[in-house]
Amino acid sequence: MKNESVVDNIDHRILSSLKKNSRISFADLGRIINLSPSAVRERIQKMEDTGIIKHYNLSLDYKLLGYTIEAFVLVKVFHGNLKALFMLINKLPEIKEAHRITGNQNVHLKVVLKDQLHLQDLIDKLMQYGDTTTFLILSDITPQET
Amino acid sequence: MKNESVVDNIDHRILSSLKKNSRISFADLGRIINLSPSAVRERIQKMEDTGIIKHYNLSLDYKLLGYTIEAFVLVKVFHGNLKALFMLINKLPEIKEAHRITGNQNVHLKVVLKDQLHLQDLIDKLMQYGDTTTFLILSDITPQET
DNA sequence: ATTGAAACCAGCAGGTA
DNA sequence: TACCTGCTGGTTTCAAT
Repeated sequence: MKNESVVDNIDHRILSSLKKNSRISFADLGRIINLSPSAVRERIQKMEDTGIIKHYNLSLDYKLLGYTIEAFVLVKVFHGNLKALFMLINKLPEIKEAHRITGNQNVHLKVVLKDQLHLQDLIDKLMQYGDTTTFLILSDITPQET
Repeated sequence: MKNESVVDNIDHRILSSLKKNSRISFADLGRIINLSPSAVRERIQKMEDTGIIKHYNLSLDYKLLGYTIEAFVLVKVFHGNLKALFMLINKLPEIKEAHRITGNQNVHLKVVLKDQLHLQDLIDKLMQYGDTTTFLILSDITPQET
């Protein structure tokens, strides 16, 4: 019997496996959690339909792809410039993540860049819409099991 | 002929498709980029082996899973407390991402929390190792095609 | 990079409790 | 509703080219 929560223990175990490797087959997943492939498939389908699972994505080593700089950029947007900044954000492929946040700054960006000149170009563009604060990323210390 | 870069145009198209849906089959990928499934598989295998592809992961809607707060937390670590903080970070499942950064603060965290009390507990723990600054996430405005 | 063959899996229908 | 089995066509994998 399933409890009344949106996801039960079995769903959590499915999500945990998919976090480790989102390309795992339904059959392998079923072997791990002791369920038939069909049952696994149905549970995953449901989580996709309800929106719990948003996306199956990929993490890349940007250093190996020739991008030497990764950074967080905070923007304290000038009054009335938020919409224009959103439009800029949508045009810049170097911006990998963007969030509206509370606090003295309004927008938080994660960016991936070829070199310092590329960073300078980006900051020049962002400066038109607000004051920027840049933190270069030195290393990723994210725990493995999240 | 392949150029001298670590990845050529075909690899880029493969990565682009995998970013959209990392569960796509080699066969479907082959149909998209006009290559046999085996060739696709070998290219992906190579990118996994070289480390360009780090991980196949999953993005979840944490709101639907009962986590009402997402936030960035910056920590200005007290002198000599960095290692101890790293150990704490590894023990806290609410920390989804962690990076060392340049600037006045030394560590950047992305966290997912049940409620305000949960946030308070986390800040209390982090405070032992440094001064914290918290930005609540209001909304995700990440562009679709990154 | 491709082909071909064996093993394997996804997807679906039909069935159980 | 949640799960299962069994079937069919498609997919993965590997060796040979």
